[in-house]
Amino acid sequence: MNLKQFSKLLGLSPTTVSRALGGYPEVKEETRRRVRDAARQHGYSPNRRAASLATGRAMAIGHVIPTALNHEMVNPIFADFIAGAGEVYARAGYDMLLSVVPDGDEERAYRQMADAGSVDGLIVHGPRDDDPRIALLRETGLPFVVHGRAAVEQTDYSFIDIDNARAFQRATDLLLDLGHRRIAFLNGLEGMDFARRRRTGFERALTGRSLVPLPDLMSSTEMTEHQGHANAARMLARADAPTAFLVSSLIMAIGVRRAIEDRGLRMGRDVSVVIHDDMLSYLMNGEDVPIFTGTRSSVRAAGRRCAEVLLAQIGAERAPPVQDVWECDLVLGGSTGPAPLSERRS
Amino acid sequence: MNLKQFSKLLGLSPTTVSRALGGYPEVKEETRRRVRDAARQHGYSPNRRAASLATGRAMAIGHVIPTALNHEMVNPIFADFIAGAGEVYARAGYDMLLSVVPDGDEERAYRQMADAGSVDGLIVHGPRDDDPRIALLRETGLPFVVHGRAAVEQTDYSFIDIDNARAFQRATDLLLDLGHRRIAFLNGLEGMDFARRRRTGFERALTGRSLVPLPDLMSSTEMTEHQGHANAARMLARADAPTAFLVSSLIMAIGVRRAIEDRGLRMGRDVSVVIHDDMLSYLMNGEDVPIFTGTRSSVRAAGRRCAEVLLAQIGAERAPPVQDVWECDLVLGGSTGPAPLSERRS
DNA sequence: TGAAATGATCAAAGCGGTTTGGAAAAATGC
DNA sequence: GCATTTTTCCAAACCGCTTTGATCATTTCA
Repeated sequence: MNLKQFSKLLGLSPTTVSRALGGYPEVKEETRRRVRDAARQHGYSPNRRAASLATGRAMAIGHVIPTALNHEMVNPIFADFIAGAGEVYARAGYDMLLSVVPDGDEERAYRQMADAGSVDGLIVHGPRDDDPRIALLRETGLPFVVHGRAAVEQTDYSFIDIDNARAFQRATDLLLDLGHRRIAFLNGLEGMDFARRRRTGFERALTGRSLVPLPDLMSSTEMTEHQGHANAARMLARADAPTAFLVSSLIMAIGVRRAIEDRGLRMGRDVSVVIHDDMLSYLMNGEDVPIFTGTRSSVRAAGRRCAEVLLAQIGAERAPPVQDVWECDLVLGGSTGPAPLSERRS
Repeated sequence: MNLKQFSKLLGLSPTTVSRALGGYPEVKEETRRRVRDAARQHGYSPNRRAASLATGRAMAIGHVIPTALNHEMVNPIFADFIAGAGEVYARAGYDMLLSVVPDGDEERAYRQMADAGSVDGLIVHGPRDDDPRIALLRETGLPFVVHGRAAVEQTDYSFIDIDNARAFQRATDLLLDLGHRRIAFLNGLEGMDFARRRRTGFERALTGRSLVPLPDLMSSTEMTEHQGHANAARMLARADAPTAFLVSSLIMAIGVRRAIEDRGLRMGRDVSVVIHDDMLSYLMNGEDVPIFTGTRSSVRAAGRRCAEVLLAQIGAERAPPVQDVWECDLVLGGSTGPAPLSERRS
């Protein structure tokens, strides 16, 4: 059923019907009601593509999901991020266009979405240090919002990020306050901007107390359960095993916990663990008392906010960029305790 | 840059340019090359919406992601499923349209995508018993493929599913063979078709050995770590605690393991656990020897297959429905062992 | 009562492509 | 060399909607 047929059915012109449904004031209320009812009854809905073509607005937002560097991994935070953003799009009548691409092809995917005019704006996921996508998008003129941020030229684009450096500095300080000195740090892949900032925070806390970061107790990998287990196991097997772990994700920390228990140790008593928690819906960090002590920030809320900012940006061209840097809560759970007494002197 | 401008630039007609890029044989190879090069150089790409409108094909597939029943949960398997499907779409030049909707509004979302003509086909996620969406989609005439299946009238639609009943029967048989008699079953939400089938398999194995399922040792919840922990903890606290758990998801089993270890017991020795593993990329079940014994089937592969079947269905109208039921591997890991001797008699 | 203002509806021109039915140019056959 | 076929290109008609500018009907005001 198209507009022409539908309007003939009603004995009205296409113009009037279109305006009635569009909510324009030029049409009598009674007529509008009649049109609305008929539309519902006959299942008429304006063809999206035709409407887009006519208005020049795609009414869609693009997300490019990279499948991570080597392995074919999809970052598990996407599900929640997208759920958050999706809520906002749905309310505003926007579609969400997803493009899943191998990790190198992202630029091509962005450019193609832009050139083909299939979206009105884009969300950039997982920015790297000095990410080339930002320059590219700026060039296309399409509004975009970055989840996270890139290191360079933060002046002229919108982003929503957490204060990774500060969060990890505070987390490290907590462990130091508890007397831990040999603190291992299991981070995400270097090259990702967030991982670099987190390392900065970790190192800043250590040097703040005249300690030096030990390369042997730092790793930088994909944040899987497996990597958490493998790296923690390796470190715990050392003569100078760490007494605490700072871990970049909850999933990774589950592997760390497994490694701890494999050695017959108990998390929170023998070995402390502090994490960053993205508050994923299917991996709640305990109910009352959190399982893991950690910094936390809802990635779903970030998705919502990114979407809101982007839609605002699309609505009001030439709006100044929005740059949110969210503070994380640091919440105490059951995974931390004082360093064993024998360690305190060091 | 639009077609008219671009073709003027080349001194050709829009027709010829469109055909050159579309790969039609009516245009000289040399001309085609010239057009292609110029397109790349000037960043010309046919407007997607206009092309769709003209051809009548949206070149997009719709996915409706429900945020689960009560809590605002997004099923974590979506990330991997979508990654699989996305690969196939990308290769075929299709877009993926995502709609995230609260759990009741799914029907409306499907109908709207269909009426507005924004997609050429749909994937149905998480079918329930007797799912109304299937009748609805059949009515719209839009091709669709179900991931999983609904209980009724399986004759005339395409689906990709695993043999849940058989997988869970085999898993239960394994535990029975190991001497376990008090086997707890932590399932997904009843109402979901897969959960019903899994329960059927579980019960069939028990009754096959003249045992009766104990309602106190069965739960049916969202498959989160938290639910796994809470239910396992409750059951383990009973006088007649189970010696084994059959668990519907790896994430849930992580909670079960935590509950086991909270009681000072050891998984695989004191308590056995068998899971179903969707082989999510960020939650690999160990590397060499799996952590958890379990049935398994790649949800990413299912995503790929669903997409392939759907595209084929779109290409060849009136093709017979494809109905794949995949057998799961049952892989031994470290989470299972013989029932404690004291239990064997029962 | 007639002119002006207001309200309700409509015809037609896009939006940016694809595709049909030719026409012009080049190649082929006799 | 001319008729015929093949190749290469093009003009114009759509696809289904929105929106501008105009028309017709009704109301208001002097």
